[in-house]
Amino acid sequence: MPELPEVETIVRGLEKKLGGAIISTVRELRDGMVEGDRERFFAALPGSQIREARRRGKLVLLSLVNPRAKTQDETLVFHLRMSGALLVREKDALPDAHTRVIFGLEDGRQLFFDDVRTFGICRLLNEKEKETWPFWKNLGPEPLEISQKDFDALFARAKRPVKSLLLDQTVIAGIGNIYADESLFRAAIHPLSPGCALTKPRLKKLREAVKEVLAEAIEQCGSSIRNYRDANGNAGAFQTRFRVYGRAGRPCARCGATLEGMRLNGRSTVFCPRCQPL
DNA sequence: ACGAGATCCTGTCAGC
DNA sequence: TGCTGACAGGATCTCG
Repeated sequence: MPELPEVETIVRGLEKKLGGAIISTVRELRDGMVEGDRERFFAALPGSQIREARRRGKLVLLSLVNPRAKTQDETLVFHLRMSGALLVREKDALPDAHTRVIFGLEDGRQLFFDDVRTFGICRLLNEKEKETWPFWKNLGPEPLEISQKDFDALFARAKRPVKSLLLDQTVIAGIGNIYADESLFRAAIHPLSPGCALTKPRLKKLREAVKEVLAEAIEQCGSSIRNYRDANGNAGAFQTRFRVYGRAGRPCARCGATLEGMRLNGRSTVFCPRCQPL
């Protein structure tokens, strides 16, 4: 499930491989993957050149220019959700059962948008839609860039559990279930602690833990559980560093107490009852 | 208004 | 062996 570090890894791969490439064809193999103005999507993409690959939260952004059309510049956006993958394939590569959208490139290569569970979406985004697409408009700040002061303000008046806040993309962008649990463990904060109950020193610890976990995971090219792969089809390595995620019932690496599992907002949540007291 | 729960989807795995 | 149900969970929708 691509979260910020996985998306960052994918984007770095795409930037290397796709910078300057021109899209010639688009084929949606399964309905519902293309969101927003579908008509514009299929009309505007052929002939568009990919200028750069970027990331915002968990979104993959490919900035496009179309020298032939007189339309404004667009951004091709992907949200990979649970099981999406973006794979650069050679000319004669064939789609498999989970390939949902195929972007043919002028040089013959293909960009496959694969997604087993089909929760992922892609869409075009122009300046106007940046004001009207709620997910984009309401997306919170980047955790690797936010100042401590702004970070503190996200939690100061919020009564909700700190983990709910970390997972809320309108509060802070890019953190998912894995890195929320791992960050809270490193900061020694109970997932149910209300945001407003966190003191300044604990918020400082939390921001540092979030940044540290994300940076380490990016260094390891993300975590591969189930089917995550980057643009080259490679797996990440951070899953070997998990201290709590997926480890309920096993001993805490720090203190030896049995890690506890619970459900929060329908998500599996693992924490150490001794290291992360409420 | 806020928050909890259901929903979308498919593959995997445990248990009978 | 083969079936069934639980589970994985990001974002959105519905309901209390």
